[in-house]
Amino acid sequence: VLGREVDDVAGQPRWQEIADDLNSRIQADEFGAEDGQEAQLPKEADLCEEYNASRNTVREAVGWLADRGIVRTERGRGTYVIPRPEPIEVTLSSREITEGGGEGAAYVRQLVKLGREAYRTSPRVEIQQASEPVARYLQIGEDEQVVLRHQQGYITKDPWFLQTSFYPLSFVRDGATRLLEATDIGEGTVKYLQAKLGYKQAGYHDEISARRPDEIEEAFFKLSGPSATVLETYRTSYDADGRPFRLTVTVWPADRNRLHYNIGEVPEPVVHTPGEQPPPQD
Amino acid sequence: VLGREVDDVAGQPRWQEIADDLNSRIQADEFGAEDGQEAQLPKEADLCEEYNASRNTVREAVGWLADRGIVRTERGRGTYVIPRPEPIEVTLSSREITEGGGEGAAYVRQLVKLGREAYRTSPRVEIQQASEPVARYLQIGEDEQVVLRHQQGYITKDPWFLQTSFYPLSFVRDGATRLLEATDIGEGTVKYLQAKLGYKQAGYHDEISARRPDEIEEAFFKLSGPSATVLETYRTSYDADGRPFRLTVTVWPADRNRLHYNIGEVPEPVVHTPGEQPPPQD
DNA sequence: TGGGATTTGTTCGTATGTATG
DNA sequence: ACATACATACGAACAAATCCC
Repeated sequence: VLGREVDDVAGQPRWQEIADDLNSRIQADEFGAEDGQEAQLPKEADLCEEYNASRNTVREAVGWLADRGIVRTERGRGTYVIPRPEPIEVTLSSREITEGGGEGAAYVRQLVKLGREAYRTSPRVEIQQASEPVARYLQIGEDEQVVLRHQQGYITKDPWFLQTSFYPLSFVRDGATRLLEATDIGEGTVKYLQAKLGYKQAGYHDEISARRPDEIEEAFFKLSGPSATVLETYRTSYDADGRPFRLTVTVWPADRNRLHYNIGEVPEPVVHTPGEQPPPQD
Repeated sequence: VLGREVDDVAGQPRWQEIADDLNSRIQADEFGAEDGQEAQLPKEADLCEEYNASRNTVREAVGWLADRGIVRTERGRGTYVIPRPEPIEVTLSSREITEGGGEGAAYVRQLVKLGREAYRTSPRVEIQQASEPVARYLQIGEDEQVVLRHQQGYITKDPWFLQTSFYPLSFVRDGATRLLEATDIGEGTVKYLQAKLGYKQAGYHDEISARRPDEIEEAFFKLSGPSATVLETYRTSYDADGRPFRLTVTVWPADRNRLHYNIGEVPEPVVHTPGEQPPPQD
């Protein structure tokens, strides 16, 4: 026996052939989960025999798959196929500018329909010196201080997003003392600020980028490997005078979130159930 | 000599120590580019001596950096530090819904200011059977055909984005024959369709996700390694009756693009120079 | 044009460490 | 305590791309 037959593409390294073959076998569900078990690859020693390659070569192949987030190896246990998460559809544009601005109820509703419960932790509140970017977004001096409200989002026990909102500390001095309370502001922070200080949200600016997660995000979202990616959104909210009054930074694991914006007039079904396009009209 | 002194964190593998040390040396610009040269790491053999480790161990460390897009190895030449590209700020929301809708002039203007020239290739035009997702977005049957216009975007020779727009072939039969021409439709396709068929863009829906690039995208954007990521935007344009009349799919390399949306009233400087916040007002 | 030196890529063998069950 | 299975580490040989003379 000279090893499992794999396409011997000219110039293709042996480990790449093995990786490609394993990948196609994974996609074909060949290591299928049996009775609720997670799909598991054969152990390295068996793969060595199967492909007639050394352990180092097999490990390079498996490592290539692990780097891409296709499998996960666990010392002493084995190698498992990572299931692809169902994407969560998140609408970041709200129908009404004056609503929550992506903070709250809008997209949660659609999830409840799908039988998944979304919730966020009570905020952890801090007061900090404004960092350079925060000061820039809020158009305050770097010597000024900000209130920072940090929350974690979950969907049925699964970590969903990390979010931090920044407000000038002057808001508290001006009477918006509930910004310092470590409880979710039920009616929405925007409405609270409007009632308390007269700030009315006239518009907002969103910035979206993708990057590798830091260690905290890796741990919270249970991401690993070089292919792990998060989406990061910066939302700056402006009042009618064009002054920024809030910065909200949200981090979403890229492998299970899709962001949506509706601009202008968009059919109702698209707004309410993004990702599920309505059937062809007749 | 027992190797370059590195923090001997308990339980930390040797290759990880080396990788971390190399990474901090890279960030400190220790392998600095001399007279226009790209920053280059010492060769493997030298690193073996420096860290008093075997070649395989050094290679694991360098491989870890390469997987994260920090360095790039070239056989027969050496290992080079990959320069971090300056991010390009792309505004996807247009002031006027009826403008081009992200296709054209809006965000190009700001780039020209920065001394970088943006341009797009003439479209490659194809006619295809509508694939499942395309048929779903355009709300047509899968038996129907679509016109596909594919373009590549560049900024001063650097590849910037890949874009494909889909239109129902029925538009051509109804008289919009310029959809088939392999030349950029100067006044904007949206305006052309409005003039020719009376389609008026009333709104659009954007979907944003991040994923690994396919082989074509990898080659075009010169991306490599498992950490390579692209942002993909799906824009569905709707007319006043809520009917979709165009789908535009754009792919951007995530390491050099940030996407922007302005909703409601946003101060002029933020709209026109995203990424450069205005200085604190006085 | 050619050939040798340089440098990274591939593959193997081997030994030992460490978490799991 | 023991077997299992992945992780780390070293050494070695040859291949392939590049560079220089």
